[in-house]
Order: sequence, then structure tokens, then C-alpha cells
Amino acid sequence: MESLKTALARISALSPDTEAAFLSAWKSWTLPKDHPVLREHTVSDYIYFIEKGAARIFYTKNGKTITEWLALDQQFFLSITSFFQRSPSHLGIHTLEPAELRGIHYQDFMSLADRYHEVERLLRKMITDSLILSQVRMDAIQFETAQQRYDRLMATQPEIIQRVPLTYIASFLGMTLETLSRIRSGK
Amino acid sequence: MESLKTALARISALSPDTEAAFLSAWKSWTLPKDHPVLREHTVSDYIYFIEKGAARIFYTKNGKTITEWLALDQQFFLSITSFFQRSPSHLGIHTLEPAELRGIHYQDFMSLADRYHEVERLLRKMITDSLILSQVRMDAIQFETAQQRYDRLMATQPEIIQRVPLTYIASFLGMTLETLSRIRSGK
DNA sequence: AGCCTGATTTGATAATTATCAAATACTATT
DNA sequence: AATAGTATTTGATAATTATCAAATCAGGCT
Repeated sequence: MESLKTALARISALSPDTEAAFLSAWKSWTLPKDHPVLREHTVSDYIYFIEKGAARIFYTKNGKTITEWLALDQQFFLSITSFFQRSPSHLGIHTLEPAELRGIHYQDFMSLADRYHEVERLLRKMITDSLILSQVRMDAIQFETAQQRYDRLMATQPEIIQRVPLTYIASFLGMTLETLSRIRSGK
Repeated sequence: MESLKTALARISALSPDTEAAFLSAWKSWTLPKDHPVLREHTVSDYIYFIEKGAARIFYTKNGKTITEWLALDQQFFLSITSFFQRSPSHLGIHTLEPAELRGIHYQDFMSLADRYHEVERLLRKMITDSLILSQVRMDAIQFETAQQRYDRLMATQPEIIQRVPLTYIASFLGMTLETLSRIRSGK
């Protein structure tokens, strides 16, 4: 419980009673390794926070499974388009390690955002952070070579390489498994 | 004035007095063709709305000028990272056609968002829309061929081809001018 | 220890797109 | 209408990365 609270406090301060109301809306799950969190083509109702463990957000394109995001301890994740547009997501999510998850339902988040200006502000800041991340990532994908994208990952999240199978990392970085392997072997 | 109001109403409803307060914070500019809106490496203080005309958001990478976004009539645009992080932007912005611009300053937007819950909600929805767009675009860049990206642009914003020089469109689509030219000629 | 299964590496080749270099077309202005 | 300057097209070649195929490696299980 402590770490979700800390993570939220880092984004935006809440007054004690608002914080209590908001935190109590979050549910908890303990999931084993390789367990589904969200089935593909369903509406994603939750924003998740992974207290501990690893999860993979993926989808299928032309018969291939693409890893769209990898979430490790202390990160928020969700299917953006599905959660906000309330439409079935092409995304699936499953755990890669045993995981402690927290999640807040769309309806609960929205009614709290309606009731508390501070929660609305928190939501706005969460989305802003996510948008900034998305911009940086887009730039990387569009204008960096495969080598540069790998180097960037090593610089920012080296632990990901230890904990996640290379196949997933490859597609997360927008390259094939073979290309990633060659980059890692130093050509 | 009417169209900014309409565009905002489409995003989120405001009560009459909140709307009046909010709209009055927007400034107006009339700019000629090929006129700078934001100089590179400065802090971007405004969210812009282009009533009429065309603008180009760009930056320089390895000595090349990359078009990051093209905004035509009735669109909002801004340097996301600079505006929200209050840091100098690598982005520059200039007009491609004579343009009627509206803009709201960071400080004004934020203090209105602080004062009015409804403005905070509007801001949240604007950012959400932008995030969804960003996700869709990222997916296109990462997993579609040059041909598919061109086809998508033709399907969604065909008028852009008529109004914007191909060099800019090419880099907006993440390909070289030559590649775009060959795609257009049907190989 | 040996085996099985999945993960990763390596090799050969193909596809896509970029780069460099002209040639041609277009536009605005005289 | 001629010209200058820019925009676009075309051609030849190179670079990057994907694809397909096979070999090797690693960890869990009997």
C-alpha cells in the first residue's frame, strides 16, 4: 500500500481526506507468473500499478505478437485507447513474473475526479507524464537506429534486460529478435 | 472566436461563466505566410489553436530539419514537452500559410485550471485526446510501411497534400522526400 | 547425468528505404 | 515570355533491418 501512495504523491499532492477516499478505491491482486491481466479485444476497465513484478502489454498484428510496453515494479500501465475511449482494446496484458497489482476502475476514477478537483488534477498530471513519455518514445522509434534504441534502454532501464525474455524486448524496441541478438553480441 | 469556442465545447462542456473566464484568457495573432511562431531552443509558453491557415512544427536532428507535426485549420498544437515541463524546446514552429492563431499562456491556463474544476477537466480531456493520437501515430510509425503511412494520411487528411510542400510531408511521415515521391508516382 | 523444450545465436539472403547525384517541372517576378 | 530559384522526380547504389533456416545453449524435470 505504501508504494502506490508514494508514487501518487510524487505526481501530485492530495489533501489527507481526498487521499484517503482515492486510495480506498484501489483494489489489489496477487497474480502468479504468466497470468492474464487483460484479455485481448475486451474493454480495459482499469489503470494498473505494479507494486512488484513485471507485466507485458502486447497485441497481435498480422499474426505476430507485438510487445507494446513492459512494466516493472512501481510503474503505472493501462490500455490508453481502451480505458479512455471505453472501446474494446486490441491489447492484452499478462504477467511475466509473480506480481502484486493495484488497480482502479474507470468509473471509480472518473466519479472521484468529478467529486474532487484534486483527483482531477492528479489524473491530468498522470496523463501528461504519459504523453511526454509517448512523445520521447515516438521520436526514438522514428529517428534512431536499432542500436541507438537498445543503448537507450540499457541506459535508462538496464534491469529490464535481466528480467524479460529477449523476444519481448526486441519487439518492444521495434526490431526482430535476431537483430537484437546481433546488436547485443556487438555485431 | 466562434470556432475556438466550438472546438472547446466539443471536448468538454463549460458553464457559461467559466467559459467566459476561460475564453477571455486566449490571445489572438494574425501572421503572414512563413512566419515564426516559436523559435527553436526557447521555452514554449502557449497552447495554440489555428483558426485558419497551416503551421509546421519541426526540429533539427543531425543537421536535418524534421517535421514533427503539421497543423491545419481548427487544430490545437503545442510543444508538449516544453509546455508541460517548462524546459527549452528543441521544437520550432512557423506558419506555412497566412494564419489566424489563438493561444493561451501556460500560467493563465494553469491558474484557471486551479480556480475552475471544469477547466482542469477540459485540460485533462485535451491531453487525453492528444495521448490517444500519439499512441495511434506511434503504432503507425513502428509497424507500417512507408506506403501504408502515406495511404493513411490520404485517407484521413487528403487536403494536407494539396496545401503542404512534399518535403515537409515526407519527414512528417518519417520517410525521405525521394521515397515519398516514388510512392506517389505508384512506384 | 541425460533429455526435452524453449530461448538465443548465427548464417545466408531478400526487402525496404536512405543516400547521392542529376534532370526536370513549377512558380513568381521581371 | 524569359529567368531564377525552388520543388519534385528519376536513377543508381548503399545501408539497415527483416526473413528464413539451422545450430547451439540453458534450465527444469525425471
